Amino acid sequence: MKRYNPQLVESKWRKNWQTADLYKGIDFAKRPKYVMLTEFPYPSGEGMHMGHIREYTLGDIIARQKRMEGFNVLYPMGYDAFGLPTENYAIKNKVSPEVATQKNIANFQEQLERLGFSFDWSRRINTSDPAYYRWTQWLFLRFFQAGLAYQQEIAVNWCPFCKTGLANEEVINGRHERCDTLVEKKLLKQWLLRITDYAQRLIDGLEQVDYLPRIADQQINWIGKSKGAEIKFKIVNQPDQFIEVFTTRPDTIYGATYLAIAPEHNLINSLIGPKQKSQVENYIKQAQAKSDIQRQDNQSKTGVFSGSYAINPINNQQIPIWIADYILMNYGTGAIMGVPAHDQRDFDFAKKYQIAIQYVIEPSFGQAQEKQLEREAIVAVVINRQKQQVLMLNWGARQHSSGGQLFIGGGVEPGEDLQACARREIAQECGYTNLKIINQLDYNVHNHYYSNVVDQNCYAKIRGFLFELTDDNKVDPNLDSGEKNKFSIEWVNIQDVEKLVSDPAHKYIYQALLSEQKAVVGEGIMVNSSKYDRLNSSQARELIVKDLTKQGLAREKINYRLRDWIFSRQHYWGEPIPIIHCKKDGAVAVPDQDLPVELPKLDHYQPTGTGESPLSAVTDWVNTTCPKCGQPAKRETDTMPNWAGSSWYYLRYFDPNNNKMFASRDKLDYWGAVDLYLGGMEHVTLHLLYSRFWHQFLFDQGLVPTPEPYLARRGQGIILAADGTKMSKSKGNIVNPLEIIDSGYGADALRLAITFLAPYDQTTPWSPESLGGTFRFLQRIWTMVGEFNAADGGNQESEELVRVINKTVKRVSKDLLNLSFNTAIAGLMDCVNQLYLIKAKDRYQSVQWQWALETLVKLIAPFAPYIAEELWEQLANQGSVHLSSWPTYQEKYVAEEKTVFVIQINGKVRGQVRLAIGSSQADVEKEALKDPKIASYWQANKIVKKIFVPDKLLSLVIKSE
RNA sequence: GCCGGAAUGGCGGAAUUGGUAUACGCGCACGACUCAAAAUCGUGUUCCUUUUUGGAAUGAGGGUUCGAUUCCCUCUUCCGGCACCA
Repeated sequence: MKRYNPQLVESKWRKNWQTADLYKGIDFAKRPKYVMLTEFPYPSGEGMHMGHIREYTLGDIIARQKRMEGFNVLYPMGYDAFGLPTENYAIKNKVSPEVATQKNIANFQEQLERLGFSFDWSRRINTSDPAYYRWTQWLFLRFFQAGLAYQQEIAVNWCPFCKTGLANEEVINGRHERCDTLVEKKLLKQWLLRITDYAQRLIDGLEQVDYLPRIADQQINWIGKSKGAEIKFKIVNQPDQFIEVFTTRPDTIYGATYLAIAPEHNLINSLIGPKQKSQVENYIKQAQAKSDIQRQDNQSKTGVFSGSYAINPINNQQIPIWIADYILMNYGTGAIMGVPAHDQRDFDFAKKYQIAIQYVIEPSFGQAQEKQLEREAIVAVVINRQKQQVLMLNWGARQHSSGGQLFIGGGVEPGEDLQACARREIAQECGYTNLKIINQLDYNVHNHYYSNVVDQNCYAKIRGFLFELTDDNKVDPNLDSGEKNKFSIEWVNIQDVEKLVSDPAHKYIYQALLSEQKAVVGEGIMVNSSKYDRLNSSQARELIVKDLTKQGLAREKINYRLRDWIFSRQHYWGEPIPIIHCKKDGAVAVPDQDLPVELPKLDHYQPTGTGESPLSAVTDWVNTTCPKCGQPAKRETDTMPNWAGSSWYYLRYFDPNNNKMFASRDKLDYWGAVDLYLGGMEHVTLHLLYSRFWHQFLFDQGLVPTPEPYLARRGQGIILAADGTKMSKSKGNIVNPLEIIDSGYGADALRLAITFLAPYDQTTPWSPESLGGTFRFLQRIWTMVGEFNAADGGNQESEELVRVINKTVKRVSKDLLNLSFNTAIAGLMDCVNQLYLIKAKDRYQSVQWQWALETLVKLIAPFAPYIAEELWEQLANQGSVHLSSWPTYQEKYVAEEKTVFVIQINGKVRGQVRLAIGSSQADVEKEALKDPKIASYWQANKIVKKIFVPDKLLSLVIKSE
């Protein structure tokens, strides 16, 4: 018997699979379809990394198993070849991007083939191929003709390193996600796609598909829907002018003490007062020079008074209009009503510029009762700075809303000053008199509770005070009879206070007093709001919008954080945008029959950095004639972003060589939507969102048959380096998959190791040692099949063998259905371990061995395709194991006859008995009593309760005295 | 700050609707084979105590239950995403 040598096995079958057409002779028409999609790679010079291998291995396992189950599986692969890294590489190495791409693709191709992925290479696509991008351009023109592609001069995110504009999604923490360069703002005329028109659809569509919840959540989050209202504020002395603000909290409108607008706001010039002119113009200049990151430095909000006033429509109050760069022009209306009392940002701004703070909502706790004692009250927190302790009253065990640990509290006497009241209560309850006021709240906290002292339901409007104890001097406490002996005074360490305080209102007051005074941002009770007083803020919110809408001063509005997709790039290596600019006819679509607009061959494709693409220098390409009027005209010189070709690539796989349409309707109808899409989490708000948008639009145009492109989407986790950090070139901890294969482990062991490591969707460190484990596992199977061939075989019957195999078939099938790949492999390992035990006993003399080993080989085929094919041949089978059918199991061989009943005493396992499935409680009890230990519990104690779970356990509750 | 996810042996990780926690693999220890090593095969391996027995343990604390890794509440830490979004 030869040793398992992956090199020999894998090269042999790689050759055979290339020459043999594996799928010839299959009647696909009779099979149900299954589209297994993994993200196609960007063919960088680096070649494949572990993440690619994980993704494509998982897809391959599913594709192969589904094929064996009788599906017509489409498992395609291609190259997403346009993009900046190739262009940068080409410039650096003085080759054309086209040549660089060809070279990189050849490298990738070889690597993919080494790993034994069952891609249908006849459908290979390349997004930079004119035969492909012809259709990317064609699809773009559909957007253009539907009015969803438009040009606008906007301040775009500009990457000074890549010298191109970027989409919002490509900016991470103010940096370009590809090169990590700080992004600047630049005013450019850009093409945009109206993805915002699909914001709601993109949210709603998620309900029809099966995405990993965190993928759907991330998309919803990114789209960022918020409900609110737009409210008009008139401008003083300009009767026809008004500023519209967007707010999600119209209920706080009585607290609006100023209005703020973005420096880019279009009404700004009409607002500047003569005195403020130079100051305001200076500020605007400064603000525009700032990058986004500088503006987001919220340590210091800045602004300037415009010189004008607005009128609050709810109460006709005049409020100042400020210009502030914390207001973003591209969200809402670029203007807000400033409510410092109830918005932390406005609060910070108002503090800095001494703008009035008006509380109109007060926090409220507990439920109002029918008969409740209503009163004004104080809560006093007394702190001992030296000892870091806080004074608390312990009212005994907390029951319902009474008792527990509280601060000092008490009712306000008629006409009494609030702070005086707090001092009086402290003296009365604890005796302390030497106190320094440190902080006090400017609003009430409403509390509904039950009072021990007066023995009834109370509703208190509480004002909070924070005192510092200056010395320990005390007077005698002076308690009334209701309070005497009901509480004890305790000094509590400051770090324990929040844990101990039992009443939510007291806790709120404590936190508000100790933190820097903050805005009240939650819901609460309306105050200082005229007729809306005493209402719930959420109710008032709706009423106020309704009332203002009636007067034509407001309307309900839903805003999305999502911005339109900036679709222009100022680079060479991308799809030319197929538009011709004509002086007379404006932007005109290149006629469909003239597509593709091919990229001209260039000698220099360096980005210009001027905001124009290098194509603009190719005058004989740029100069053309208008398709409408025939007059001289110029071509659009911007190219499409990297994400264009991948927005529809899955559709091209259905019909890759069609030169009449992007895909024929027949093929689209047959394949429909992708059944399972596996990809990286990093593309959830980029590629995944973009392609869903394209697909939804194509569906609306009647060009595709399904409303959503992907029926299910999962994301695989990242493989970290063995030290738990991200693999990166700079750290030098990258694991090269090809080196692993060549070091003697082979592709099969690598595929198994990466799959067995952890659940597929979990980020997990790579462990080189696990490779030894999976290699040994394959070797054990190899040995077993080899020895079996050497043996003569026999005619014993082994039910054990039949059972082990049947159970494994069931387990592996079920795990694969749940994408639980790692446990499926554990099941296969378990199976091999058990076969070794059986083998040791019967020395291959059982008649079922041939069948058992064949079945095992089928089960490992999706995971380790090379060795499976080799062993399939060694077991004297015709054809490919990958065309054999997935094994099935019989329930009668999976079901056990006997099972273990666990005997529990008071919830603890004290014994177990092995009895037939379906045994009665009486049988189990009888058997259990044979165990002297159990019997001793039985006799010596009184049995309170017996719980019997069929086929599982008998649990006894006994009284132990 | 907001939205997700996670926490189990020395390590990666298992555990149906709540029902024997630690499957499978790695590592480690011991043994067999060998002149020896590698490879392979076998045995053991949560911790504490112990002769058996027994006790404790799934990030921390509480709750529901005969019984909780699993359900509920509070908290801690880590990871991912978003973030001046009004």
